[in-house]
Amino acid sequence: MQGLRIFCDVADLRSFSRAAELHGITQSAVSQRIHHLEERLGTKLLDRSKRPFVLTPAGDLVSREGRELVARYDSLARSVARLDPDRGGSVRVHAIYSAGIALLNQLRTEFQRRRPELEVQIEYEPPAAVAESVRTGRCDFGIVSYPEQWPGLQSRPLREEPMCLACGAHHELASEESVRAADLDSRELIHFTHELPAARHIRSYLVENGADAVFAQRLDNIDTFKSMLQATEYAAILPLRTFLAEVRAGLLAAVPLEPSLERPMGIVYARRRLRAAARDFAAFLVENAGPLTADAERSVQRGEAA
Amino acid sequence: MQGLRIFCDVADLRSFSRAAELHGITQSAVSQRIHHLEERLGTKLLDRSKRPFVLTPAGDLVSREGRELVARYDSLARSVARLDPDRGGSVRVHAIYSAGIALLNQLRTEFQRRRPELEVQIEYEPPAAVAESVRTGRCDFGIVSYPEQWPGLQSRPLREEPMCLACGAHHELASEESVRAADLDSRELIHFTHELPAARHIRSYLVENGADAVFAQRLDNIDTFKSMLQATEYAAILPLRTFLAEVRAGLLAAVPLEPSLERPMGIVYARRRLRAAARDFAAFLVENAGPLTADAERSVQRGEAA
DNA sequence: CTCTTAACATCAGCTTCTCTAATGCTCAAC
DNA sequence: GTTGAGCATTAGAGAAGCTGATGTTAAGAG
Repeated sequence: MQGLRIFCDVADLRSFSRAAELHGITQSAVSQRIHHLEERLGTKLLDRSKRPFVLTPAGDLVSREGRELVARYDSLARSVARLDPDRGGSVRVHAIYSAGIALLNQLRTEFQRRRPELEVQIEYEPPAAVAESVRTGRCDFGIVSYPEQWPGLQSRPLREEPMCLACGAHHELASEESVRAADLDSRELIHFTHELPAARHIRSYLVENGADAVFAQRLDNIDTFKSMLQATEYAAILPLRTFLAEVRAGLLAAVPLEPSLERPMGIVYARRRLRAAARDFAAFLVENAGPLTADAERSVQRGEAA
Repeated sequence: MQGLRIFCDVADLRSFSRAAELHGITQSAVSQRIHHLEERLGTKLLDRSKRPFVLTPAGDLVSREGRELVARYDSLARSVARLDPDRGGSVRVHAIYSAGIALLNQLRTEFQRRRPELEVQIEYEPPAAVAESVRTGRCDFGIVSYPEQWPGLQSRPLREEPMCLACGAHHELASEESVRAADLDSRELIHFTHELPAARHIRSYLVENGADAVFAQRLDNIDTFKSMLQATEYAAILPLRTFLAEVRAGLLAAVPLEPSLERPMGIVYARRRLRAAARDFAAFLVENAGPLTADAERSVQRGEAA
């Protein structure tokens, strides 16, 4: 079945390597699987004497029928998962708002490509609510920043999310190569509300680097941050990924901080054992979330991102 | 996919062990596969707290939908095999007539259970024609008796087919416990036509054991043998399995020979390499045809057969 | 209630399959 | 002819699956 799935993707993408990447395996593995499928069916499915390869009649048939088979299998599996949502075929994750843009949107899609039979539900909440949901079992695990701070919960690091100064495109710092923390002294910033962990950490960062910034506003929603930054001369310290789209669209500017500041993202879960699907999704996240170091992130900013 | 197939059979048969037997694997393997499927789907498919187990709602869904999925997969595979019958997804076997009843009918069914995606075609011919078909490549391999006798062909033994004296139910030997070869001296027998290998071997057996039997008729078709045995007082030496049904129906009698006589059955194939499907079917036959020794065969005769 | 039995679960060891990493091969474009 | 992108091939490591032996349990007999 997995062989069929991979073959269909190869046929769609007209490429072994791209299908391999899609499934998170090597080109070699894909080549071998196709070969194996051909062996089992007793017929060549691809004509490799052309570049790029073309489907043989058999390959065409298998690709068309196979796609439907795979779809039905996945739909069956998801039906089963929905039949009994408390068991293990579905994953419920609660995450802080900013994890959606920064992490989960793409990773979820990628994971569903590989395990389409699983039902993945993601819900966004403020950090404290995420922790509470994890504690009470309303979800399998949570995704938060500064994961180690929640007493009574286990945690695993996911990656370091780089923080940048965010400001309107015409802000006076907008075109700087970078900005030193000390330069933010007495500058008006928008800040996170007190109850958000990020507030405390950014605050410490500024204080340690000798800046006594003025917090003109306290907000708890990143989208509100972004609107306000566009409309005012305030700046803010935000995870780069959460406003990368606005930077590309020319609405906001991102200025690297000196010294650099990262926000650790992580998974938090209760002591009880994770169910199979949840364990797999968590493992996938840990595997594929990073390791975006500051260096790698710079290339993201320049638009070389995946 | 194979996991789904096995689960459906388990659900059908309401038994792990019987499903295991059907697939030629152990009960342990089936148990593990079901467990694995449940793990992947995240839900128990069977409620084992009842004996015999009952399907959970999820199990019921999977069993119904799964059966259809598996059927469609197999049908796809066979379509592919038919698209390109010269490649490797189908097997063509030519066999002597008597192999059908004695061997192939049940083994073919059993093999198709395990490899439903393969197209298996069996054709019956006289021995010389089988050898010729193998030589010219009209089939993948042949099934004959006395396999080593065909020059230019490779052979592998399948099993020893026990021969018995066959006679009408009211024949004067019909109720004997056994009959010594010497007792057949000057008795009227129906015999195989000269060109059939069996003719020569039975002839040698009789001569070596001091019997100079009279061959009242020479026939080349076992069904004609059987009709004639029912209608006359002739006897014949035939493979037990070929007339076991008539014995059970009380139409014919089977009398063990003393000393016992076996007819070796085997596979013959040309020197060229077998295609994948053909290789698999041949291996399956070799694996599952025997080893019916004379002892085991006696229990067949008593009706303890599988 | 205890014993027995049939049937599934579990475990350890082994085999087979599948993946990766490194390298080779080949079509097609220049 | 040369080059390069993309698939094939190989060996070796790791995972998955199978077997055979043994453990466990529901159902029924006594």
